[in-house]
This record gives sequence, structure tokens and C-alpha cells, in this order.
Amino acid sequence: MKSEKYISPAVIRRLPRYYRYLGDLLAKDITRISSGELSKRMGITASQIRQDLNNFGGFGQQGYGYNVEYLYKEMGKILGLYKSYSVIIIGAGNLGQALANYTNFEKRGFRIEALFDVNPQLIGLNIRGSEVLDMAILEGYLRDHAIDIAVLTIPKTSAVEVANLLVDNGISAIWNFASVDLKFPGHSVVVENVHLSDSLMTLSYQLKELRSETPLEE
Amino acid sequence: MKSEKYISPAVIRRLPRYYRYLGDLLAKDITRISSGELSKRMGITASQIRQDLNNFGGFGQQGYGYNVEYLYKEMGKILGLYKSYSVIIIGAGNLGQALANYTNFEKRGFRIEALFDVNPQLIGLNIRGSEVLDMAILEGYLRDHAIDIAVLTIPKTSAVEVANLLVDNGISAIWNFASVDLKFPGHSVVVENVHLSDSLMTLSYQLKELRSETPLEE
DNA sequence: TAGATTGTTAATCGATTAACAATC
DNA sequence: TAGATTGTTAATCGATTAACAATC
Repeated sequence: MKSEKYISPAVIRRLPRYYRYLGDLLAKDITRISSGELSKRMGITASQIRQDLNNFGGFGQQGYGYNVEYLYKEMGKILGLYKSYSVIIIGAGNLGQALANYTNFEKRGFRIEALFDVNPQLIGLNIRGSEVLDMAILEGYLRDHAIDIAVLTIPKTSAVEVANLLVDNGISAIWNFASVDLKFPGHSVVVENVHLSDSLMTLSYQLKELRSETPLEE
Repeated sequence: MKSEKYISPAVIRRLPRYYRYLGDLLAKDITRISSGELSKRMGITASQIRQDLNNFGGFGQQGYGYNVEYLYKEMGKILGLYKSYSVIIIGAGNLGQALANYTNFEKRGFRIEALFDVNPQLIGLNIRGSEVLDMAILEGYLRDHAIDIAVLTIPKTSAVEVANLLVDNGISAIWNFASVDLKFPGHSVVVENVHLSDSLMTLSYQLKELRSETPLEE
């Protein structure tokens, strides 16, 4: 109906970064900021900042710039941070537990309802108020609970199978830490990947390049 | 000297993905692959695959395609995976420990030498063979050990300060999990960011959009 | 050889930057 | 009002895709 304007992924990826900088400014009691000043701080062009923001509305004022608090709140709305989300974590290993223990997510409205694992040693454990449940009851659990987001922190071997089960049972958002690309033909699902291995390889590539560029020191 | 051709970040980000798919093919005993077939599997154009690979050399053969094992190994070399890297983890909290416990990194040649933390409760702990050392001795440690990569898993409040200390003491690669953008003017340092909060916000944005697109079910 | 598929040049598309009129 | 800075259109730049000659 509202036929929203298409926003490119490149823009979307910059939104959390704007949000972060605005939050920092707010913490420093800076009340207004121009695109030029923000440009210097963020290391991107003022033109890009204005283009990006204007995808979502005219938040600034000529001759003045942007009101930090207002823009911060608007960005929060755009990012969907004023809603509360129910979250389950699939895989209660080191990474799953680390995420469950990370309090900042709760603060932003991401409520961890439960964790799931196949390991009997982990089942029954309580991680900062959330119980680790048996993966065997996951399907039933999803029928009884309205879950917004599933976090996938299981090995790639079982990731595709479990992801399909999640989607077949109504999950439409997956935060995927498994080293596979998930595809759900015919379903409306959003997936955000955190491919740690890929990230580390990219670093390794860059380090190799850096070292080959720099001639030996004398 | 070797005046390497400039490779765009967009290409670099795709390299680990190629490497992953080639590894999967290899595991399935598939010995050859054409750009057309790989295109179908990866969901990117064959043209892009050929362009990307040809940044680094002509790995294929007309009429045949690419030899999977050969290309896999070449990609590994390009990514710098045949070297061994010494790694320290700064911040032995949940995330730092999770990364230290993740055995796949060791397998790829990233050896975790030590972890560092300020918390007395953690200092002295042994995480899968690596000791948690006092952050106070970090500077001295760096003088005595040749460390390739530092993993930054500390809160953003101290991240900038510690990162500067690392770089001042010879670290030239940082895998940054703190929610800040690190800058090192005048130093040659490569930084790879894993901004988990940003990633989760992106997911939240996408979920919000997905839900506003889809009209109510009847 | 004929068929397949690469490597590479050229065309297109999209994203970034520049410019400037509008306006606070 | 004059100065500053936005919102937006136009220009540029870079990345992706298409096309095809080269060649295995």
C-alpha cells in the first residue's frame, strides 16, 4: 500500500553507523550537527550523509543543520528499535551463551526468551535468566510462542536443516552465525549473516597485502 | 616493487565466499566447475565470478572450466591461509572466550597465544590451552612476542585506548569486535570490524520493512 | 574438429560526489 | 538581511553485467 521507496543495501548498512555517531554526540551533549561536521567525524562525504538521510525524510533545517536528539530518535524508529522483539538462540555453545550474556541487546529491546541445544550437558542450564531447552521440543515451542527472531549459532552441518524448520514454523528473521548461505525459496524471510570465518580471512588477506606492499625496513 | 593491481573491497569480501563454496565442492568430490555452474550455486553472475577471479590470475581453461582443487588452493594462497598467524585476544569475557574456544580458527593457522583482561577473576584462567594474562603486562608482552593479530573483544569505552597501545607496540592487524571505528593516522594497520550491534540493527530494520510490505493475511 | 567455456573488452547500471537553488 | 546549510538535481565514478573473440 504505502509503496515504500527502494533503499539500497549500501545505505541500510550505514544506518546503524549514523545511529551510533548520533548517540555519541548526544552523550557529549551536542545538540546540533551539520552534515559537514558529521562528515569530518565519520570520514564520509557530507553529500552522502544528506543523500542517505533524505531517503527517509527531510530531518534537517537549512542554515541550521540537524537536531541531534531528533535525528537520533528518528533513526531509531527507522531501524525499528522502538519495538520489542522476542528472540530465541539456537545453539547454546560458547557463542550462543556469549550472545545471551550480552546485556546490550536486551537494552535495545531484543528479549532472549530461550536457548536451544541438543547437548544434554547444556539442557536445563540457565543463562542470565533464559533456560536452555532441548532442541527436540523446538517445533512445539514455536507453535506456542510468538518468536520474532532466531539466532543461529550451531555448526554449519545442521544449520540448513534447522533453519528450514524455523522458517516452516513461522520464523521470519534469522541472525545467522553459521558458515553457510541460507536460502528460503517461496518464503519471506530476512537473514543477516555474521560470517566470522569470512571476516577473519578478509583480515588475513589484508595483512598479507599490507606486508607485501611495505618494503623491508632498513 | 611488485606494484600489485588495486582490488576493490567489494571483490575482497567475496573471496572467502568463493573459498567456502570451493571447499564444499571439494568435499563432494567434484573435480571441475564452470563459472556458469558456480553461478547457479552461489546466486551471482558467471560474469562476476570470472571478473573476480581474473583479478588474481587466469585459473581456468577454455572449454573446461576450473579445476576445483587447484582453484581452492590458489584462493587459499590469495587469502593468506597458508601462513600461520600468532593471535592474542584482548578481553577474556564471554565473546573473547567463545572465540578462543572456537577450534576452526586454529585449524586455519590462527594460533591463540594468550588472552588479556583486567578482571582479576579471569586472570590466570586457562582457555583451551591459552592463559588469561593481566592487561597490565600487555605492553611488556608485546615487546617479547611477535604477534600478528590482536582480537579486540573489550567494551567500547576502553577500546580506542587499548587499540592505540597495541598499534604503538607493533600490532598491524586488528579484528575489532568493539562498537567503535578505529583510526590510526600515520600507521599502517589493517582493521576488520565485526559490529554485532550494527548487524542486529540491520536485521531489525529488514524485519520491520518485511512486515510493513506484507499486507495483513486474511 | 566442434562444442564449451574462459579471459577480457565494451555497455550498462547503480552508487557516490559535486553543484546549487531553496530556505531557514 | 546575510550567512549557513539543507534538499535535490546533475555529473562522475566505480562496479556489475553482457558480449564475444580466443582457445582448450
